[in-house]
Amino acid sequence: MAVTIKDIARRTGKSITTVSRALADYDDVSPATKELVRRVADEMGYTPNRLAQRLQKRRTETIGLILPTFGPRFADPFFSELLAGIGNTAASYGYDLLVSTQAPGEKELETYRQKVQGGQVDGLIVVRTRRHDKRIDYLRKADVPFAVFGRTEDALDYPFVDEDGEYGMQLMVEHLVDLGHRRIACIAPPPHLMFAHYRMLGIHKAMEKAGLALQDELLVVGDLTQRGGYQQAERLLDLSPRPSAIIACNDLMALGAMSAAQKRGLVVGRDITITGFDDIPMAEHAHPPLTTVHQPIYKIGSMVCDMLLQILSGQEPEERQVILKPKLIVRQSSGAVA
Amino acid sequence: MAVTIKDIARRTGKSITTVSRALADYDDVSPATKELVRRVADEMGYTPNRLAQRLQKRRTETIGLILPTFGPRFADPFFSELLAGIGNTAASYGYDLLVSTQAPGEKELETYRQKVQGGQVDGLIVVRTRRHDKRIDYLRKADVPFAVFGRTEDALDYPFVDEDGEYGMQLMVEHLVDLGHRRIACIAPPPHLMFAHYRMLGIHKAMEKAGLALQDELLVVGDLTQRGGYQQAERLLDLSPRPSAIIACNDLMALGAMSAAQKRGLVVGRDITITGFDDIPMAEHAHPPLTTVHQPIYKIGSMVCDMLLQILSGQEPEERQVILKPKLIVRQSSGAVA
DNA sequence: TTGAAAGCGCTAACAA
DNA sequence: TTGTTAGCGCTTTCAA
Repeated sequence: MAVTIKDIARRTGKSITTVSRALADYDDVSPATKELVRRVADEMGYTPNRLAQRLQKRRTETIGLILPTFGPRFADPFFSELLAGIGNTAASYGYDLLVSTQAPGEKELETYRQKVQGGQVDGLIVVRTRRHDKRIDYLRKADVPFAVFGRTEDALDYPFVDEDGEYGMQLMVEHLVDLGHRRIACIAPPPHLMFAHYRMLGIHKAMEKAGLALQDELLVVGDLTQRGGYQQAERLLDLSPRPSAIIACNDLMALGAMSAAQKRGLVVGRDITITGFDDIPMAEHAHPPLTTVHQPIYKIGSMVCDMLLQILSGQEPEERQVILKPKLIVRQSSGAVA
Repeated sequence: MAVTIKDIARRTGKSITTVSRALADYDDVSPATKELVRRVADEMGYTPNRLAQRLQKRRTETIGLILPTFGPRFADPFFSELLAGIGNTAASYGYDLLVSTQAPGEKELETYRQKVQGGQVDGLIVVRTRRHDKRIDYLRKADVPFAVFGRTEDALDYPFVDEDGEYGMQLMVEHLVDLGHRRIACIAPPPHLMFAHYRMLGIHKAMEKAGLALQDELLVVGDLTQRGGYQQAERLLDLSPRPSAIIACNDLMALGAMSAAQKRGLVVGRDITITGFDDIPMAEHAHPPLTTVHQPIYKIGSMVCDMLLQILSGQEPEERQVILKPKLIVRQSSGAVA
């Protein structure tokens, strides 16, 4: 079927070794031979069998990414952009990207183990860290190269890129307080996620600093989807007095919350303030445009991938633990309290 | 490093052949031996080296997906859901998914060739077909198993799943005509995409049937993003008289168009009707909720993957060319003409 | 029921 | 500068 190095050897009358080395551009092959081998290889439409190369070199030149999907409607623009960042970077270094989808839970670690022990990947990228993350425990123990988007509670010494969610939320709360908001509600992410911890910490700290407290009744937890934001916002909007501002901990939930408010005839940005986090493209084009905290998600994907690639090439990454300072993006979904 | 079949052989005192066969559950291995081998394998934490298995079996058990990304802000919820459908299905059959990102153009075919000839994948899934699609020409000529989401103009005999965009748009136009709309505008997709062809065909046919015509000034082309929808909608809204309805050919552009209208103080669904296509989760939670045509994208991903898997297993797929009938989803972004 | 041996396509140490 | 040989980890004839 496929043309192999053997076919080229036969055709050129050289040994397979010579062919292999000619193709790899070794110094100890005569220019004439190189020339010949290359021409014939070209003519025959030769492409090296990567599997064989990899088996021999014991390097897969593949990095693994296991996407934590929940349910079938996994339509998170956040992840597709992250994927683009990772994928493009990997490709630019000649690496392949092996993507698995796997809901968090029992079988999750098994999937990681399989990819690693099965020699399918040289390293892994971990995303959406949990407060205490077994995936990271496993990868450390198994001594597998990996890089992470996000931190964990134990502050272990592994390479990661993260965004300073605490700082981002502080900016956000300060912004709202400046606008005169006092009765501030929050739609939090599932608390086992590490980014939830930082974002909530930022909110609590900043509110305290402003002499406020996040009241229990004003704190609800959403599932990060638009639907979740919608549902939780309804609960908050039922309260009386109503909160004057709702901080949703990601844009998707904020967008859902905006719908809930608008359905009740409220004008977002005037009657109620709603804010997000992430700055997905949709945020800019929402109506009204969403006040949020920018997270350079494509760049983060690219950086994490770069980091892993550096580790795989045996170098120490220039920066091993990066925490990006986010920017507050003020748009029209936040306004002065009525 | 990793435990190999050889280690198990040494430990059990059996030959590597026997170990291999015991693990593969061959009939001609004694129960006692099987038992022993399995226990030891377990104890030693053995995981088969997939690369070696694959090289030997000359099957990669991997399917390739090459995502046509444009620019860095590739945040299309459509693709992440498709990916989930493909990924979950592949995983359920023990197949891996190799994802590459590659902008359409020169290097695109090279990427396909590499994956195929390099023996990295057993088959490929092609998405977002063009009217005349070189990727499909190549895969046919190279005799590589593949399955496609979308059709092409040449109506070649390859396996695909597609949605009847023509029919979907007919439903949409009828709906608008019923609501009294006559001055209907359209934000079309880039015309080289095949789904653009079908959707536009549906629009033209249905309008003709209603005794209308899509006027040149009411037809603009967008880039499928929200920003693109926004920009093109601005052009349409500048016209006078303004169109009473705008059909955006995908939801993302419709969402952008809604923002543009709302920015001008128009109430969508009352002052102007805006519709989409795809029914991404966001459509339901937009404000107002978006009238659109439902496309079961997760299911399509799953079906295409299934189809490819059946081909790879040597079966003829039950259905080789599937065209799904879409449903019109009427929500509040469409209303009677003022 | 088991094992020896060949080979998947490739690379690399070594010898010529 | 080139070729011989071994081997990556596995599966699978074939013979015992």
